[in-house]
Amino acid sequence: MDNIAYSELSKLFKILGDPVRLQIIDLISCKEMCACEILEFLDITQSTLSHHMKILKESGIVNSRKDATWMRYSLNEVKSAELKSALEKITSDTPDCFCYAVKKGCKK
Amino acid sequence: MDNIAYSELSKLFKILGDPVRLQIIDLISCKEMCACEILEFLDITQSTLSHHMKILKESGIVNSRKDATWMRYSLNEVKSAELKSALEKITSDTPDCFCYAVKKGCKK
DNA sequence: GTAACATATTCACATTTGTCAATATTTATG
DNA sequence: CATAAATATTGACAAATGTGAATATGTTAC
Repeated sequence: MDNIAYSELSKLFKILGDPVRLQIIDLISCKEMCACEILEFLDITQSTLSHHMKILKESGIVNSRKDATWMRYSLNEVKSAELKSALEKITSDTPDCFCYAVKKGCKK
Repeated sequence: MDNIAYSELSKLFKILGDPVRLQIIDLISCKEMCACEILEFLDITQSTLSHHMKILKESGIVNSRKDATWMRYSLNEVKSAELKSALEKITSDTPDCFCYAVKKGCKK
């Protein structure tokens, strides 16, 4: 496997590597929420939330749409499925290959 | 949900948030490998690899055993399964709850 | 015991990250 | 237009992170 795939995937995991962002994903996986609504569940300032939402949005894991003064956020189900699929591939020894490395006895 | 769970889980994702560690996991998911064997696939120094292996080991995602001069590494299947399960819970709106937050219309 | 090999540790450093205060921008409402 | 509300941006900073060079430790083979 070329390292580009690892690099791309690691960026997504890095984004999940923060407790605040993890909670945000957990929250919006249930229903679309606006920033001020999300903020009520968190112990951070508005600017910090805005910063996290930008990161989540840019990674593609979160959808956003503007609705008057509100920004409505929801989980991107496609990206989320891709992520889970990639994690499955990387942690299992299956012919459904993620790793290109030629290793003796490896079914990948 | 108390924030301890998010914190714990985010630490695991942070560990996957590095392309080198991701490739290491990919490699050892096929078979147990020693450090020098892993090193052949990577473009990093031995001390950097040792540093990454320590992180992976301490997180619990990787098993290690000493065999003479070699350290043999393999994927911890239990921890790996736990991680995938947690990701599934956090990204889906199911009664199999990860999030304690009370949200109207949320099945969690 | 000495040489060779595998791995770990220490040190240093540049880069990235998460946070908040302050301020700006955008939009609806009176 | 003036005010209020929701969100975004800028600037600053401490903390964490990934890396390699140099060195140390542990183990096998001769």
